[in-house]
Amino acid sequence: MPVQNSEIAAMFDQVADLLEISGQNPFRVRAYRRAARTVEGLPRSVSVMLAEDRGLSGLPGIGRDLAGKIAAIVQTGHFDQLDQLKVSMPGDVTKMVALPGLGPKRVKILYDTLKIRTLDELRRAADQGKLREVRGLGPALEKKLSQALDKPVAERRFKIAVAEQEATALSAYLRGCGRVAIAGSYRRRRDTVGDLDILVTSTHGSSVSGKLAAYENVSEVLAHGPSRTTVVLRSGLQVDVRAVPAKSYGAALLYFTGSKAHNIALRGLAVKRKWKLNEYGLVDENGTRIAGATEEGIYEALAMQYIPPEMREDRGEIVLAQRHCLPPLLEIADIRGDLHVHSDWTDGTANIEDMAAAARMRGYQFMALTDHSRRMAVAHGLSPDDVMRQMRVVDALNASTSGFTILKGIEVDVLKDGSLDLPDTILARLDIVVAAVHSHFDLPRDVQTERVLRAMRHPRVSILAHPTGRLIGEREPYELDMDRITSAAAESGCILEINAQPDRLDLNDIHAHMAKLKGARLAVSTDAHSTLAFQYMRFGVDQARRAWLTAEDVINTRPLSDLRALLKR
DNA sequence: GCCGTTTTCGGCCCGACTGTTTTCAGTCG
Repeated sequence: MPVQNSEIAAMFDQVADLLEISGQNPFRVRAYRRAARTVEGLPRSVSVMLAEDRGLSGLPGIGRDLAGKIAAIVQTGHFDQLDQLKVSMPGDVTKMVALPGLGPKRVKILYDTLKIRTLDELRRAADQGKLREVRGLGPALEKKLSQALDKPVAERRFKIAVAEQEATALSAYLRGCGRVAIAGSYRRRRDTVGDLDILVTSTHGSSVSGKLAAYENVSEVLAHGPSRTTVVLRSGLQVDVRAVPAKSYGAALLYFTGSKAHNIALRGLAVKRKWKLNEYGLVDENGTRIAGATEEGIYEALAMQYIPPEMREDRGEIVLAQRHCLPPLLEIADIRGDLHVHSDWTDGTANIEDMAAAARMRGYQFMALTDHSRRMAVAHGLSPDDVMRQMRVVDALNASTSGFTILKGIEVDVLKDGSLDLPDTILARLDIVVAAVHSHFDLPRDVQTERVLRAMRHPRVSILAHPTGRLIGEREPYELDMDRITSAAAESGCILEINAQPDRLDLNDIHAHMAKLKGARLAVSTDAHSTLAFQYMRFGVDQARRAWLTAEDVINTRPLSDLRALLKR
């Protein structure tokens, strides 16, 4: 099986950790980390890029040496340098650096002085009170490590919709202190967030810190300074709040929004002009202030377009902004209808009329009714007869309304062999066929890929729903060769869905970007099972924006007449 | 290890907080 980008990134991260612990040049360490982020965020699989003989060394942070190493990994499946480092430094050292309060320097000290190389040995040393005796460490760190070892919380990320609830409540609570903005990966609209980064404009930061510490949902205060406070909420979500003066608002928002890689690249641009960019502003070599009150002012001073937060990942957006050719990203107002909607005919909670009314309330012109097919027995899937009956009901509803159309559709199950759960004669009578995998998630990669490709090539299939089947934090995506899937979408005209349910967000940003680059078209759909669920559309639009999609790339921005032409193949 | 209308060598983002110090290193974001 070809090596995945994420595996290469993980190898590079491990090498970076090990080099750092062994005291290597920190810039060399950073080069590995940067390359890891680049590979991870690539819209195409490295194996395929190499097979197509496309050089890797043009990619940001990947020069001749690392390009060669990546090629070797793809060819052999393993990374010699990493293997050697592991031999010279056995044990769990890379797990140890992940513990709070432990970094490469302290791990090295522990390794050298106490011969600690595993988490078990670390625990024993902590229990015996040996850590506090090490020079540079102390009882506070020993206690902190003991606690961290007691609850080895796997790094927990929160779905964007969950984080949004906390963020909304907390920003309302802090509003009295000054202007409040939620920054970080939340503002970049990542599908999950690790913590909340909140910015408050205030002349006296200590009152903001005090107010945050007094918030009823705070379970623990991790750090408490005059300008920056870190707490953990009862939900486990960590929150950083930073108080800044109004004249630094833009610089702080930029800094706190990230991503880190984007910030580093921007600071590099400032340094080239002998300027300095930090969270307080952009200043020239004499210390004269150039910009800082707004993000727009900073980008302008650096001679580039304003970059929307969703694009700030250092994946090529900076060069585009310098050339003033950023794509006009999709906006929620561009959406004219929803192409994946359920009713109480299967597992939805509302009847067809109410779903249609809710869609209309949002200003939509159309909605595709796509209940499940019979194979989904748990959802009371529709038989061919049921589909015929439902079509007559929809025809009657459409006849009695104007200015809004319910498209007759189905979410048809893709069976194990890639065939569909309803006869072609039925599918042919529908306006739209959405195909989806709901079973046999554990097929081998090539078998699963062939299965899905077969469904996509079926001439009646308009859209492939939630293409990878992931449930964030609950179920991994099934094994699928996304290079082939996205290529097939472009070739066949089968449209790929960005499912906007916050626990799916499937396709994800990287795969959606991959699809765009190949010329495939996408649909952003809510998969609504209730009238309220139409609200999820914005989460799907967020991911579409992270994938650099424009209204042109997304079919449900089209007027109904244009759309119909795209649904028939 | 990468990278270049400053450079193919010599730079490489920047500041806050903590716990340990007795002026600062390490960690973190």
